[in-house]
Amino acid sequence: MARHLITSAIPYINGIKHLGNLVGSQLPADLYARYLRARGHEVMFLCATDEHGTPAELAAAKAGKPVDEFCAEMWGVQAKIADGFRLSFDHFGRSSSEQNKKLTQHFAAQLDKQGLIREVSETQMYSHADGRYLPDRYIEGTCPNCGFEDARGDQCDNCTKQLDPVELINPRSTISGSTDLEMRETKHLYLRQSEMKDQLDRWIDSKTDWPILTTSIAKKWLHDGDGLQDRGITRDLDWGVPVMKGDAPWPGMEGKVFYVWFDAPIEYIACAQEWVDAGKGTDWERWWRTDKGADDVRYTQFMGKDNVPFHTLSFPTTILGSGEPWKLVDYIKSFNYLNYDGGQFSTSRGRGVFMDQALEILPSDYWRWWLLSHAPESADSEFTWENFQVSVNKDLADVLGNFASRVTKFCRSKYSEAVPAGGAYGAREEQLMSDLAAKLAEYEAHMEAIEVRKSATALRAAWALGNEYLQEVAPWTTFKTDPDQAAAQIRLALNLIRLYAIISSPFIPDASAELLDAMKSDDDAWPTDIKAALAAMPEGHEFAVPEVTFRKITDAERTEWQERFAGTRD
RNA sequence: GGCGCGGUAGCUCAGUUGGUUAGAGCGAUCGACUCAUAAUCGAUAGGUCGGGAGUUCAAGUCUCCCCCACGCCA
Repeated sequence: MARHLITSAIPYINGIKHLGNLVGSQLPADLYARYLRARGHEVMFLCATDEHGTPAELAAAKAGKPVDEFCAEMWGVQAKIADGFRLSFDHFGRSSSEQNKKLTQHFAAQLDKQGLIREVSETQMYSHADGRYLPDRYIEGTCPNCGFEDARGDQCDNCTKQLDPVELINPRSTISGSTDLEMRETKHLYLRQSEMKDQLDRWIDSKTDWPILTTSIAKKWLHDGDGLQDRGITRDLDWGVPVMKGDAPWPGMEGKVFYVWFDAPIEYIACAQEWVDAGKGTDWERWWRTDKGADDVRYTQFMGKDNVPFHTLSFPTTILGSGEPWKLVDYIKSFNYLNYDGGQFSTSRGRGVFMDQALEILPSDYWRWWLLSHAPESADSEFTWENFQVSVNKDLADVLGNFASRVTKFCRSKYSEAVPAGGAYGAREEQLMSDLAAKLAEYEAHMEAIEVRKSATALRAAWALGNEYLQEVAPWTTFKTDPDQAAAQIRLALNLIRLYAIISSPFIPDASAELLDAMKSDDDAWPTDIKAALAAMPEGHEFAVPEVTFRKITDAERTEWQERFAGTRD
């Protein structure tokens, strides 16, 4: 048994995420965590909300609430939705936690000690009305190049020339519209990632088994143009981790906070501390400190492609550069984007299905199955209602759900609601078991390699084996001449339901639990020995006929949802 | 403009280090079955593997050019 640390990219606090966000990190991470637990491994699965930065401040202001209150509220909302999707985090933390604040300040001090922090003096625009500095996109004005009046601080959308905010003519705040602005000299800390370039390069080179998407993005940032650039890790904001050198003040940095991208990944570690402080565990260091027991931990991160640079370069710089024995990631599984019906999901325009809405219209298993079996692994993939309806109806209702239905109902009508006695297994049953063992081995191999789509394909094929067997031995026909033989066939089929429930649980945990419950079995051990697993429910074992495990999505529903989610969020 | 992931049957996708007649699921057509959520099982038909050139005894699979879509960047 191995020990696995798994983290999902932490969703930003600002609003409810859409299905594309879900399938890009949290959902596949949950699949992997559930699978590993089912196989008996020790798993620590962590996620949190990413709460700092300007967007949170603005959203709070819009909601008319103090930012900390707003974040606490939104954390509750996200936690509830995550629970609705059965995301099995061992802890769902917050990047604004006290633990993360301390740890972020600690890392900054360590990096400074290692000579990896430098101070840079810059000129920025300060807004008196807003009482704050205005980062690039929070300032607009007339383009000095083409005269376009709505040029943004970082770039003119009209002539595409890149700009410095201080160059804008008649600059104004996009927050308040105020023109009472002033250029101010301000100091910031930069993380000297460029110093780590060669080390990071060798590290990435050694990861030959990582997804191409992961390594190609990392390589691009390492080698593009002048190579890896140093990155500013402080901001002139109120909402964030105050810039401190450990417990000590950082001269010249008063009133500043760390940039959200510096403290967010550190929350992966702080989250484990929160897990302990919440009374869920006793020792977080054995997961994160290689000098304190984390040597045998395998650490896997899940994320969408937009997060790859931070996880392959910035965060490793923090970890490696600290000079301390922190656990470094072993495998990064990255995902492309999920598109919605011919375009992108759009949070601002309310285009596509958001997590809360998805749960309103269908149980989480429907979404989990479709999203995972269509995960954007090799390229961007697309959600369409037609595809969703057809896939879910066919795979879940017809192939799996109906199998449980036809077997249990046949048994109830011809025998009783208990595993029937009589007959014996022959060559066809041996064949089924060996086919199943082979398919299961294939499924396990894909799961261990985190090949999500291929895992789903193998699982579905395992379900189909049951229908193929039934169709061939036709117990409804056998029953007329040899009830004992039919009993043996049904006995095997009933046991298949239990087995399917167990191996399907990483994908569809609720339905799996329902089926296992209907089979009145509390033995959910992974079937390492097919023959033994298919004998777990002996003759006479009682069961219940399950309710319709998966109902079908109707054409009317499909049409209705298609219209409902096409444009503006209600 | 630069860069990146892709462009394989109607749809969603597999195709290992180049090697016999290019695969799967869905959909379509036909057939079988009737236990079951009009479910299941089988069979068949569908592709000059984006286009062109090249390397090779042999290319979807390598090289070059071009086209298309999506994304990232300054």
